Amino acid sequence: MSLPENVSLDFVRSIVAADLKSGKYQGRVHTRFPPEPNGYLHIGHAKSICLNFGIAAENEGGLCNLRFDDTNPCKEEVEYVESIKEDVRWLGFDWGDREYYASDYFDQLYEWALQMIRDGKAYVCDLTAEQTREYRGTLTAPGKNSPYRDRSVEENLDLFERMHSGEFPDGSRTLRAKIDMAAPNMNLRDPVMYRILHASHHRTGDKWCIYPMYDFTHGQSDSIERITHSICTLEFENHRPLYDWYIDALGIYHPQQIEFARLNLTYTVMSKRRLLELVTAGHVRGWDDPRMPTICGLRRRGYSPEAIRGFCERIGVAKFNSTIDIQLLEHCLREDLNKTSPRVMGVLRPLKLVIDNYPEDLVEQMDAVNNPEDPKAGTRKVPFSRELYIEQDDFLEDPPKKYFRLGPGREVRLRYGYFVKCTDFVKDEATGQVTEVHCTYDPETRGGDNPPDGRKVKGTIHWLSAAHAVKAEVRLYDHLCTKEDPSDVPEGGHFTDNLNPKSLEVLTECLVEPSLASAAPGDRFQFERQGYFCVDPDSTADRLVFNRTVTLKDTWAKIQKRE
RNA sequence: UGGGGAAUAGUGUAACGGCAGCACGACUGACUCUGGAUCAGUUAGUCAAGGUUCAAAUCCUUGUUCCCCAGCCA
Repeated sequence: MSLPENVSLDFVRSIVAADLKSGKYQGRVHTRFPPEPNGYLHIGHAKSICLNFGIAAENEGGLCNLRFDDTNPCKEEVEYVESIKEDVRWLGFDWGDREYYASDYFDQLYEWALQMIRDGKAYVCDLTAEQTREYRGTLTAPGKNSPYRDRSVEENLDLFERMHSGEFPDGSRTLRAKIDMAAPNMNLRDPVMYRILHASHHRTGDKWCIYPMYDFTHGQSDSIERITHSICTLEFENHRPLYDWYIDALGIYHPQQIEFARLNLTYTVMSKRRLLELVTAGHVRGWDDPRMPTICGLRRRGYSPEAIRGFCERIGVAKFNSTIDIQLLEHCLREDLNKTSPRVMGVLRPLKLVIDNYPEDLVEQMDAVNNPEDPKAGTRKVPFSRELYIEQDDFLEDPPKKYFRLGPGREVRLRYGYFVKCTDFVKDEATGQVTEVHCTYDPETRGGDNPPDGRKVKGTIHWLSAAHAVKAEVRLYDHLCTKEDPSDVPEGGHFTDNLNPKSLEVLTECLVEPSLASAAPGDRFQFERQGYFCVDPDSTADRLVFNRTVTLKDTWAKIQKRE
């Protein structure tokens, strides 16, 4: 894969291209995607994955590692490691045999800590967490030196070794870098390098009771892996001087860190903290709830990897802290699904339609096109008979002028069926609900063709043969939140106040074509005129469950909204 | 009030001293056996004020607004 010459590159790719040209890394391009295994991946991570793996793939010989930044045993679990691997793979990326863990480097990191102590660049500090905070100063006031800052190398070596051997309780001591307590960059005010944590690690077990901080791990991990471009999000910009300091202090290979803005989307939340809260508080049914912006949620919802990748390409990469309109994501989704999804008919809210002049026991097999965007997809047969179901929305007792569907005396085309003209309808006087529509058909319009008399109809509606349709449950989803920015709450409010109570609607009396009886979880379809649907893993042998991935663009709904 | 970043149509994103372009959205219209898709068109922008220059989104000065940093989280 390579990039065309004259297209404009985002600022990260421009830097990579410039480095390639200047020979800064001898023509190497080596990136990495470095998740912490403490949660599920979401679409924001997809942006980073596409960037890192994308840049590697676009450059001859380019590589991208998958590295788990697992320096905090209290929060990390194998379950997350597995889900992350599955999601990255599903998105279409391959890290070959380069699956690394920061925990693989714990021995090396320990050696480096020792080296820094010997060089007088690190010391063991006995301050409590609270004292450490007090000594750090504030954004505007410098901090004070720790009283333990000037311990001898021997004492530091001894204490650190004893921290390592488990002699001290959690939180009693830390190893700190000796930098500058008056530094305007808070990260440089003698940052903690190691803390005592008597906790089992998901990979190293009980081997360690001291764990390196992320800041003392990340830059060196990149260095060990000979990463050329260490791409991360904006909040780590302030940490770059510290990574540089460690790498210079250690005199090791120096990757180049480049920061870009993380992804924000309207009508949803993206932080791990909030997503976790949605799951634990039961606002959604799990990490893979189709309303979640997690990769597994989007997958279950029916998103394709292609759609997500296309989206990530379009949003670009920059340093401006932006929020992307979720409609762009939906556009990319429809763009892909339109090309790839087989068409099928499904009736969400059934209304019986009886064709009074159609033979009682006749069943015709009508030809239907599987995908007008893809001639190779072929055709299928759909059974047609006297009693059908149509969509409740497709009949109006007293239709307005611009309504093209069925109403008393009106004629429409039944897709791939016949022209039918409404002659009568039955209404439940108690509820006011129309329960049955009667019509006659024109035998000269078989297959839905225009009749020889040149008569035309404005509307075409979908239908299902009552005797042949298969029952299904359909779950309709809407935006997770009611506000573009869910954190926009009055004083004392919480983002959950903006959760959309109608984000899920379950319809249990839906009907689909008999051809769908054998559909398997994950299969995607377009229900004509309605949207894209995907078979949910909750489906069983006798009960199909569909998720509505996204609706089709709906001009009529727009007209109605305007009134 | 310290330090680090960032500001271009409604939303994103290009233009790297030389015609402010593209995408999404919105709005028209054409076409259509999906009110889908497709096609054509319209809409709308350089944070502000000065300065340099034949020429400034771009360079300089001053200001404004927004984001990040005071975890023994990442």
